[in-house]
Amino acid sequence: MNMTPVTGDVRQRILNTGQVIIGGKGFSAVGLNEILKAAEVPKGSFYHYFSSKEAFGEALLEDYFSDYLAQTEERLTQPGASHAERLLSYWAHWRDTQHHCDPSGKCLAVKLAAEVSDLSERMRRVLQHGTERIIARLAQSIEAAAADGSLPQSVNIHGSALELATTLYQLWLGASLRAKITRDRVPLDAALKATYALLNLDPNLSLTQERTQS
Amino acid sequence: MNMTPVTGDVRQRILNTGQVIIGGKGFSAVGLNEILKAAEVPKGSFYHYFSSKEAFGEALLEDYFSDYLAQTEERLTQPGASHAERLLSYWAHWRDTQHHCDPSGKCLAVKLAAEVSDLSERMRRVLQHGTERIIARLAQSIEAAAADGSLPQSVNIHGSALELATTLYQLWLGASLRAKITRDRVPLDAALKATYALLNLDPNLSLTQERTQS
DNA sequence: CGCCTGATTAGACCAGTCGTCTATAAGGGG
DNA sequence: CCCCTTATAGACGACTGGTCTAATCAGGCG
Repeated sequence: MNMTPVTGDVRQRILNTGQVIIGGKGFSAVGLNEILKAAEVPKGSFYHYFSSKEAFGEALLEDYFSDYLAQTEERLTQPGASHAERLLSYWAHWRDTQHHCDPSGKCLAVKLAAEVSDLSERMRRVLQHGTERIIARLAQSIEAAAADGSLPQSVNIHGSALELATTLYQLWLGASLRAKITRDRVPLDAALKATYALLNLDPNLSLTQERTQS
Repeated sequence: MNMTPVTGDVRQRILNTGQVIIGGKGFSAVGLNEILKAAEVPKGSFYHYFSSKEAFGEALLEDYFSDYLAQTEERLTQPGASHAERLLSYWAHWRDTQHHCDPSGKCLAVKLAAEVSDLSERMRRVLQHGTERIIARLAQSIEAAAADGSLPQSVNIHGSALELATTLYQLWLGASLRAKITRDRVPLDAALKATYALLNLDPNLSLTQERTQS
């Protein structure tokens, strides 16, 4: 009766391998054949699950953001830490996952935004919605951090939490983009430092190194 | 005897039309045919001027950064303004040129960085060198602005001018990337505001609107 | 004028693109 | 047992991709 688990098996495998390959080479540069061969899925099946390459791209982005948001939610609610600490843990994790070249850890938003937003209106909208939700989630934590006192009150002078979250997210987007160019972590370290500055935090507040809760 | 102007005529035309088209659609998504037809250059000629599409991409980026740096140099040395004003004029100009969809005003660094840096090591290096030069030029102006007193002295607390320039450039890179997603100027306005904050400047210091020198 | 040399172009080439289409296989329900 | 929907399988079409060889052209010199 519930048919999605059955179809979802193959469909999800296409999405997963597609995410790795497209996350590495981009959208236009990758052909369906390459993905399908890697996923060991015949071509005929592809068009059973997706009506076109563009529709597949949409599903890919939706799937990606869905996972990413769940993962972020978990990180921003980990127990035994203040909201500010959780936020810093989020960005420290971003830095640690983006600087080395883990193929499956690539951020699709960074990789595909520029290429895809001029190519497909539908994919652009998925990107827009996804990034908006991430920023909104960050803003929520920023507000909570201001409320629980783990952020200096002077932060709110700069504007609303949503604005601050927007700025910080874009800062990290740009840092990740430049890290792709330089292939080192310098851009991300600069972003982390700027994050401390924009949040009016003491730069030596530790947590620059990611750590599990003790 | 000087043959480059003759060959350069066709070569440059390929580069110019290529910049517009690739700046709009990306690198992999555009075929040589499209560029050459638009430039009214026969296909066979292409490989007389460029040894491959990748080599063309390199030349394209070099040409772009060369123009961009010259334009930036001019803006950062315009007479009758303090160094801080010139810097703010630079970013205000960035905002004004990126938010609307002028096809030839597209920033190739934003458009191509993610796509190309994993695709071609040679193109990646051109991007790296180009962005490094821009950042270095910005750092030079930041230092000058600190020296002539048009920036608050408190700015230097955050670190060296090069670090600050790196952060600001990446901030704008990310803002432009997100502006491609949202198709409005909100991300760029946020970046301008954050720029004021990172430079410890009064947000109401005018110059948020671009203006010609009076 | 005739020839030669190098710059320029025309178009063939094949691998690869997305997407379509027919044919087969699997899995229940009646 | 048949039927019907869902899913798999991959050949095929029309087309475009980047690349390269072979022909053309321009023009200076003998």
